[in-house]
Amino acid sequence: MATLGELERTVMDLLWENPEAVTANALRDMLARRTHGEHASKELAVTTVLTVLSRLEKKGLVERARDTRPHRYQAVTSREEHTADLMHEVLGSAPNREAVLARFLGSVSDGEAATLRKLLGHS
Amino acid sequence: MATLGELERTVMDLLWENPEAVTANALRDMLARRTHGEHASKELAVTTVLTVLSRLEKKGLVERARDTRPHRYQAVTSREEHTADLMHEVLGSAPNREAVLARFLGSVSDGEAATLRKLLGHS
DNA sequence: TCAAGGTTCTACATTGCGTAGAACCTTTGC
DNA sequence: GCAAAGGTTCTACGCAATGTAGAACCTTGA
Repeated sequence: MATLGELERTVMDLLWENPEAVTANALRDMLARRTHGEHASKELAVTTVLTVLSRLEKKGLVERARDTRPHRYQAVTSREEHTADLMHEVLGSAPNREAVLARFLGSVSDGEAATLRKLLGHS
Repeated sequence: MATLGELERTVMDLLWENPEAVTANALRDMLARRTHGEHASKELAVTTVLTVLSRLEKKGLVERARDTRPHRYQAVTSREEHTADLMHEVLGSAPNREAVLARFLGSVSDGEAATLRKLLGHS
């Protein structure tokens, strides 16, 4: 339930980069540019985009405005929130969470460790 | 590459609970007990277990001793290490890691936050 | 050397994802 | 009011991963 396919991920990336809700057609265009660096190419069928969007909607990652005529789509949560949720999902399935967190911290960069300290506040 | 199937995950759980290397047959028995609460039932074919073990080996999660006759299998990394690796994998695919970490910390229990502070040391 | 037990090969069903045609519904320009 | 243009849903196919296991092949002990 957590894993997205390649296209699904790309679509999510585009939605995350675009705060406003977009249409399937707009997404199709963005995808064409994104995937094949500028020069128009390999446009996917709109139905393909729509299928993917429906699946993402079913997964709870995308929200669709059904009231406007060309439906408009947007990500339900921010990319950061989603990623953090995924991390919690991974962590949640572990018996000894603290041991996992310890190892996790072990391979975090110094700069990030500093940030974490700041975020956690002083004891 | 990160996602495991249901059976694969169960097998990994058993291997993680058992420090010593075990045979496919032993695993088959453990699976029977685990999956259907005690009373012997639904034993999987040994070949099924072997297939799963081979796949897990290919994924680098399981190590197999080929020198002993009934081959013996064991997890390559601890469950904690594996989980931490997964968390890093999830985090790695994000542009603004610090923002993700911030949100992640936001939903960590107080006790765990305290542990994290300790692990990070005081600024 | 041969039977018992272990391993590898091959295979099939199911499910998720990429992909899109065909059919169906809406809107809009006349 | 109606037909064409455009949008949405249904259905479907191919491919890869996973659960499952039979058939064939290899090893070893009696």
